[in-house]
Amino acid sequence: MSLVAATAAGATREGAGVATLSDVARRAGVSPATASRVINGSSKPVTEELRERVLRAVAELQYVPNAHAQLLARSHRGAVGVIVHDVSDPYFSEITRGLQRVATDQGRLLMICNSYRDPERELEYVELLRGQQVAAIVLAGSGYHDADFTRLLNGKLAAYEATGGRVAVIGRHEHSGDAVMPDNRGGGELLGQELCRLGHEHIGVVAGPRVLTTITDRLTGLRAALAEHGRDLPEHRIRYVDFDRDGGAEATAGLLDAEPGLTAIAALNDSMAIGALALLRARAVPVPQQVSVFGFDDMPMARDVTPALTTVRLPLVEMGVRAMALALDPGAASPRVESLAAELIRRDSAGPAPR
Amino acid sequence: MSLVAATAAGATREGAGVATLSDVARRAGVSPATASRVINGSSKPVTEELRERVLRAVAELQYVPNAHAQLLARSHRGAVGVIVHDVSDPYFSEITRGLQRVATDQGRLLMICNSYRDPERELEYVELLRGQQVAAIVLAGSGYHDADFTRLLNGKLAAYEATGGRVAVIGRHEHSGDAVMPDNRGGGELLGQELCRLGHEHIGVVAGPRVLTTITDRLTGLRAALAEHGRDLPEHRIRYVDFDRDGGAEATAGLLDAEPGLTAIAALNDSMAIGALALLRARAVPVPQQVSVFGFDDMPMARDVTPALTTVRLPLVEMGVRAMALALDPGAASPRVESLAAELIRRDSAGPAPR
DNA sequence: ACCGGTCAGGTAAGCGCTTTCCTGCACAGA
DNA sequence: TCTGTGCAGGAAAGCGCTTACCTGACCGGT
Repeated sequence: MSLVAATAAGATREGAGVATLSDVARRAGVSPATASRVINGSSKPVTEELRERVLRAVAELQYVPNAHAQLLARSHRGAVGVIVHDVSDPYFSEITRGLQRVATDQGRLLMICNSYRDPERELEYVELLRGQQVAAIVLAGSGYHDADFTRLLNGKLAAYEATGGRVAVIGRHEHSGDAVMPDNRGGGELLGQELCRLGHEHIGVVAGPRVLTTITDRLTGLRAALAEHGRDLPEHRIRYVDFDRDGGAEATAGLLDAEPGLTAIAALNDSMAIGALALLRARAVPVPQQVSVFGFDDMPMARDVTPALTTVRLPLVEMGVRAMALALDPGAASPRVESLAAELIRRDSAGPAPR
Repeated sequence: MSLVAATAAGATREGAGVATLSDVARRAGVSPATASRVINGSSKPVTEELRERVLRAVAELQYVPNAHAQLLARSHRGAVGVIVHDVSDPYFSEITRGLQRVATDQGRLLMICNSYRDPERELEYVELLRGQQVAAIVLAGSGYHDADFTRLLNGKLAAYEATGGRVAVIGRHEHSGDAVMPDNRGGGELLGQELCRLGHEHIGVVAGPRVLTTITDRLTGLRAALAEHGRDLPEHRIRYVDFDRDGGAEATAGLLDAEPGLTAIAALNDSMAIGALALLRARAVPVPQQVSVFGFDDMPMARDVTPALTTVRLPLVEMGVRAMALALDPGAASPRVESLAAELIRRDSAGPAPR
């Protein structure tokens, strides 16, 4: 035991065992208070000589303040937390880019958490961020059709807000606070109108998980537009699959096998549309001559696939910017909701229905 | 003044002003120690009745422990930090996925920082992570040809390691600790060999920023392979541009304008290759009939562009996995270096040189 | 009836920092 | 020479939590 202790002491001797503020103070021959003041550039004046001694000690010891201790002492709340489904998904990369921009401009640190579309994990992250004393939480990404979960989440958010935390959500109508809402329904309508304009009658829809409100919103818009033109959208022409490339390919295969006569595939996000494109290419189905493909979101990749994807653009970066602005601005008491319009982007993957 | 104080007190009254452990303890009629014990499931036994009282108080107050206070008290070092150039770049998304996986398996929280290829910011993040008391720091992404910076960074990392922190780097030979090294040079050779095999003589290279060691390594390999076949690579056929899609398009345009007879464009990453593809398409240059295009990295998108990209694959996810494993395993004292081989992936964007 | 052993629970000492408040000094004015 | 003013620097009180250590009640054994 004493051997161990001795060894440890030996190791700790010079350097190891992180240098603390009082180490610095001792080395500089000043009080911790003074050391703290020069290190943080406090408004309180310190003689040039002492300042230098402290700075030298800091350099020599490679001192870095313990952020946790600082936060505890200051109770400052500098960072802001972000919960997204998955940053490596371009949809969220773009949103995050917008969030980042504003946060960085305001000198805030961003903590990004991936929920991987797991409501449970989302709840956990709210707690975690709360524990980290973040100044605000931004929740990005579709909500869930799950009343229990929604209530639980709202409860947690409310508790956080009650203690002075700020909350902003992106694309979730279930939460009652500040929100920026992309017009998913409107985007769906745009899609439906284009489909009709091009004369498509036999339309397969590649939808994501049914439990996401984003999906049902887009679907609702699409349905409405089709209905206006006297077309309906039978349930068997909708496939609910994973929200990614492979899901898109799988759904397209299924759709085509069931109804070879389809002239259009409307995917409810770009990743799935790209999967659809890949499958059609594999089957040597000419796009858009035989089958048109539509995406949704307009992620950067959409213009680089071949044929370039016709899709509904959502101003992703802008959504991030707005959300962070809301989150960081205590502003009006009333919950603010900013709606952002969708826009149809015509490229090469969609054309008139073959006769 | 007193008015302000009164108002504040009023606001703080019930709830606001985050509930603390002692609030919980008071409400449950126990000591903070007991409250802490039941909340953290300490090994010390607590009567069922008290336990329940505490738990109820926690629920009623929506109590969430202050993570900073906990960390300070425990001096635990749970989280691990990651510094990458940009998570929204697929190259890093993939690596990060690997890092995540291992970290999550070991119950570690990941803090991800984007340096946006700014050495200055990289330095700052090392300090920041150190201040956060992370257990390890993983540095991913090319190093820089900049001796001053390298020395500075090494100094900071050494200081961190001296206090018990662990460091692992991905693809940086400048740091002397544990590392996982993708074989950039070997990948460059693979590329060069394929180029020769296909009979290309007039080759344009779309390179990223010259200051990145990754670029020079790939270039060195490429040059070596070409030299072996008696071909050289004149400097004017290399364009150093931004490491992204637009850079790739721009460089390709320049290259083609200067030498219309080029039969191959070798881009030193996939994003730039995709930019090259886009430009060629815009100019209606058939790929690969007239010009072959090669990428590097094999990011997921590479198979979805048209024509699908011939590229050099790096095991990105695996790199992340290995790096995190090294970072979390104190292991052997000697610095461990794991090398990961590159692999040529033949797709449709490259073909024999036209005669 | 007394003593040692158990054991639930409380007390208090930090963790590393910030910041308020106080001290002691130097100087100016009378 | 004495008091008042200003000001640099230090002492110490927390920030919210964990945990080593202490206390006191209760048990069985002699």
